[in-house]
Amino acid sequence: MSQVRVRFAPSPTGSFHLGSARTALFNWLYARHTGGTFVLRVEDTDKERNTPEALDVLLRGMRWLGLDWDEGPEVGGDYGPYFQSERRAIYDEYLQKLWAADRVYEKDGAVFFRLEGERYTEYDEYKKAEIEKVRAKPQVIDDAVRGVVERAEERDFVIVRSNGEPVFHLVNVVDDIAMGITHVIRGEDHLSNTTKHCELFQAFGAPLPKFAHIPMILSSTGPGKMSKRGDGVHVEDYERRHFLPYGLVNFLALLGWNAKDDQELFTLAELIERFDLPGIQKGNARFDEKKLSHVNTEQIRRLPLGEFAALAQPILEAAGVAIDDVNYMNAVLKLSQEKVRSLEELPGFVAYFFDDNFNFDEKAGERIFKKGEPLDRLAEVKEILSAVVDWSAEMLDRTFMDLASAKGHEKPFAWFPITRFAVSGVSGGPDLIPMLAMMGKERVLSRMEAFPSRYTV
RNA sequence: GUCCCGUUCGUCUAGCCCGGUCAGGACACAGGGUUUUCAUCCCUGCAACAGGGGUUCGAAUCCCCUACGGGACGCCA
Repeated sequence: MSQVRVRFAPSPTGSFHLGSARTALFNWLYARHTGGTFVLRVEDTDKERNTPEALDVLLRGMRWLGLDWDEGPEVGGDYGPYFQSERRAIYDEYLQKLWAADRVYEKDGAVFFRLEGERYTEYDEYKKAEIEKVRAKPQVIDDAVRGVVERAEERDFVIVRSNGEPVFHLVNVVDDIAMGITHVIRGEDHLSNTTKHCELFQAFGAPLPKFAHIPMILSSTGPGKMSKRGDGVHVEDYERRHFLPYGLVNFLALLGWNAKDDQELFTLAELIERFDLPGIQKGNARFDEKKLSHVNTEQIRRLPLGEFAALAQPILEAAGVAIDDVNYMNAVLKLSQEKVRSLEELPGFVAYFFDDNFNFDEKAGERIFKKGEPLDRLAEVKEILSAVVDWSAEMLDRTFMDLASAKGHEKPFAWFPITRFAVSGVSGGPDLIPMLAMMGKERVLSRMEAFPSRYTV
């Protein structure tokens, strides 16, 4: 079997929509799965909308997601150029073939593709006009997702505008032929266009690629496709919110595809290994950010500590967390990785580790001071902790146990809330004993020392 | 309006091709447990075959109709 060649052919608009990203991902995964080639072709024929900035958003988004292309902008390839705006000569050349075969004609300055079949006129309810139609032979599309789809195109269509610019249908097909594309994986919104494309492939005497029309992603709120505006629908939004690129990738893969068993979390290698066209869903999917967050959290937990730290450090620094000891930071991150739900909330989750002037959570304080004599308890803890020489988790654990039994308690839990609050200002976080061990004796004791003056009920 | 595609828990989905399972999993939600913890983790629960006709001993699975959803019908891509 010949090598698979797939392409992602976006039109840069200034943002990278999640729906486009998923189309890119499915193409990329299929290429990687089959050992084929992933082509990035920029459909920038609409001069109004396409700017260098828009292209940059797109390329940056692709790289951020890890969707590297084998041919395309900045990497080149044997089938270039990869910008449609630079392929004009090729379109003209193909257009000549259609003229020679008498499959096109000019009308109102535009070039129309001529369908073959009996012609008739009919009043069209949609166009609100009497128009010419053609009884063309239905095109039979053997779609990898939908099976056999039959549809006839019933009107000649424009392939070159009166201003001389070739239209999407033409350039798309010409490029797919010229670039040797074997599989066209794209959104279902193109299924109806496919009959036009088949007509063109045939007029050029080119074999049809294998089509795979993937379901749409619907808005989680309103009706219709996922909105083109607003936050939460663009790749850039998730990059800004410090989502893990692979968390988004894993989630996107699940939107319209599944592995046919119960596995949902994959390593990249597993995803590439298991992805295939038959696993693609027919029905449209609705975007659910809660599930995205869940997948993102799970992927964060699976990160090797080194990678987690490499991602976390710049985020912490950008949030104003002063890191002067990398070993200490790594220790903090090690304790936090399994507890935190996103990189976005990480700075808030760990800030107190790095700043002795941390804030106190009002509600947590109120709860703690509602019962007992927390200040007395804190004094007791401070006293026994200052005597600890071997500042290890094991020793601290034993020290707290000793305190508890000396006071007639079975467990030292009664001393925990105020201890945590005094050294962190909050009521939750990593497990207390390992956390104290990691913070070090000096920091813990000085924070407990400062507590009564820093916090007043 | 015409044509095309689709329809299983609130959401993502398995099962459908090759009829027979308490219709399975995940997210969310609810309750319980663990925990110093409005974190994590564990357990339990909730909850679906769009409707109607067939075919069949038996249908989520096959056929037909209806409804609903999505898409296309641009000299946008």
